[in-house]
Amino acid sequence: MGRGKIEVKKIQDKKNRVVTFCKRRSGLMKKAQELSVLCDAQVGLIIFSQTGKLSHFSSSRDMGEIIQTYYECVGCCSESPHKFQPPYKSEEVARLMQKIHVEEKMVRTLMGEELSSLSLSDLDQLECQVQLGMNRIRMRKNQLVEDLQRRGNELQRDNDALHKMIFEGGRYVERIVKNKCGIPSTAVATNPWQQNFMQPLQG
Amino acid sequence: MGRGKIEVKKIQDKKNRVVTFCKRRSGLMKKAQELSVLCDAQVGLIIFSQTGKLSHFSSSRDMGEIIQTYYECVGCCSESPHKFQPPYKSEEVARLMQKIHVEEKMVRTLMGEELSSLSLSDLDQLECQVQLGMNRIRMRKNQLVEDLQRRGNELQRDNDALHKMIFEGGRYVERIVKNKCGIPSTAVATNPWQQNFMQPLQG
DNA sequence: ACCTATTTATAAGT
DNA sequence: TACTTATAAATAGGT
Repeated sequence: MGRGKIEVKKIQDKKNRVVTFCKRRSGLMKKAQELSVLCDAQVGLIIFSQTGKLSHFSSSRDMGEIIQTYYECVGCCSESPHKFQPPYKSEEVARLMQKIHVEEKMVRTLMGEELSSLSLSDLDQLECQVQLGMNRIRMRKNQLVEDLQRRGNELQRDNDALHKMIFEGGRYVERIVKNKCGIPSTAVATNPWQQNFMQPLQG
Repeated sequence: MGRGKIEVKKIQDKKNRVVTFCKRRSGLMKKAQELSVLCDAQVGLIIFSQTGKLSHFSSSRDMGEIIQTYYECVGCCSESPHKFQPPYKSEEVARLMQKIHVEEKMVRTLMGEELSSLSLSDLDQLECQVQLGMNRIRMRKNQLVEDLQRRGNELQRDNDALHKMIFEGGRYVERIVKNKCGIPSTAVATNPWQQNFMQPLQG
């Protein structure tokens, strides 16, 4: 519904995603409220934005009531209606383990350790993906190397300046010692120790 | 949205109310799902019909996760007069989720999506690993391509043999027809149809 | 369940 | 962020 049709998949452009989230969230809330009023239904709606911001709607005075009823319905508490267990705990564990297997397989696939089930076009796609990752890694490396070089140059400049200062400071002391007559009147102005140092580098 | 506009208030006609409930419920579920996908949001939706029938949708595998997060956000005791405790994740679940996070991070690292915490030597090592994976992927691709070529060659040979057999079979029939004297005594021995075919290829 | 005129939601643009 | 508008989507009433 809009100027164009869109596919139902994650919106890549972040700004657009946020705008769409705001619009659709309010649309969803409105429809939830309408459903509860029109049809006298109990509706609970919880929404977390990608940044974790909570929005919620509940038709009854309090969401807890709906959640409580929900848990009563989905099971597990026929024995003790007032003491809820985490629902489907073993199923949840099974699901998590399943997800772990999927992720582990993904890692093995990316490392080229488990390719036997892939078709030629799967492999092409995988190669592209890995190549993309490789490019990113190399870009990051180059960036770090450049940073190191820049830092090295800065340190070198600093060092040179320090050496020069030490040298000139030595000559200044020599002059004082040689004159054996205390600090000459011009010394304060020409004291190289009073030159501004480059500040020490951070990090 | 419909043939006529309706007020947002309880629909009095029961049949109409039920029909509208069904339609709008499915619309609401669809939009909840779309929001979660399009905007990468966590959405939990609980609906009870007037007769108490439950329908629910959650973007994560488990509504409990969303409810838990909800309670973490709103504070469970302030809103729930019945001292409802949200389901606590067991240590095992927490451990599994931790492992999932580790695996997911590994995948992102291999894809070059999360490199900021890596040192130069980490990156070197990662690059080697990815290069190794890439080599394996390319070897596997080459292998598949070679297999395809070999199979193509075999099929071609087979085809040639079959063409030849069909041609010779035709000439054999021609001879029989031309002689108009039944099957010559030598025909049995020279019947090309009795030659051994190459067996059909597997797969 | 299906149909479709109409309302509503909203994508893209400002 | 709010407004506009063309268009897609939802759906009210009917079959």
